[in-house]
Amino acid sequence: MKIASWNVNSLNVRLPHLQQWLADFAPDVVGIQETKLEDHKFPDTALLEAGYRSVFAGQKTYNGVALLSRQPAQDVQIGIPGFEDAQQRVIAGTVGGVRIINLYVVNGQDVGTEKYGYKLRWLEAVREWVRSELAIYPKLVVLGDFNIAPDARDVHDPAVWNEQHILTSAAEREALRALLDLGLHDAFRLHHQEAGVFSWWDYRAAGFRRDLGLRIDLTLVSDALKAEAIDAGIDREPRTWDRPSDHAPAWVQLA
DNA sequence: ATGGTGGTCCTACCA
Repeated sequence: MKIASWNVNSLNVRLPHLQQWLADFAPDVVGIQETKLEDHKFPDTALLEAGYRSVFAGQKTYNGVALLSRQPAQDVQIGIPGFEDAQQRVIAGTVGGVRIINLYVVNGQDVGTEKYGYKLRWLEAVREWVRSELAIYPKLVVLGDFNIAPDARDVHDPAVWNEQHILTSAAEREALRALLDLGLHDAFRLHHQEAGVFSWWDYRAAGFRRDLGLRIDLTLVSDALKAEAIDAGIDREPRTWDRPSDHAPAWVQLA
């Protein structure tokens, strides 16, 4: 089973890319972030024609998440239970006996800002929810745009992307570590140790052309799935297409 | 290091 995560940065603009990539890559499940679409505008019919069922939680202009799957998702959950949030950043469902939690983690703007505080509170709420989900669903995948680069190998310039910088700050990395400590594994690092494999390149300053990227799109697998996670990676191909998302899809293959 | 680009919506805000 191939499970993927892709921040499309507007599904309205990127639907042709998504359709092409679904045909090329043929994932079984995809978590989508930044759809930026209200639910009545979600292209579920077009995706069904591509062979995928959709569940989604969107809003106007910002955020918005969806879960696409060849088989219908069961027990769909929108939002973090018990955590009031006006922003649509979470959708979960069960496909083929695997619980999949799709996250669009708060960006956080800059260290110390109000949005940064929201990011850390949000991550804490996610962690406590994932703790309870793991107790119910040992076979769990947490994927999405984490807006956190796990370590120095995951940034093009560790001197710039340091412990004071957004996406790499100490508190953000500690929040990711606390999530992993529940019994999750960064699937990419189970199989690849090299530095310089990125999933996001800033549109600004010709980031992709110069390969000034970060790896912030992750697929985490639970202890019970660790042996089944036979490979993971990032598909840079759609980032080379005309008018691309700033993110490339991250994926994990389960045996 | 700064500023640069892109999406939404049309004026800034977010990333």
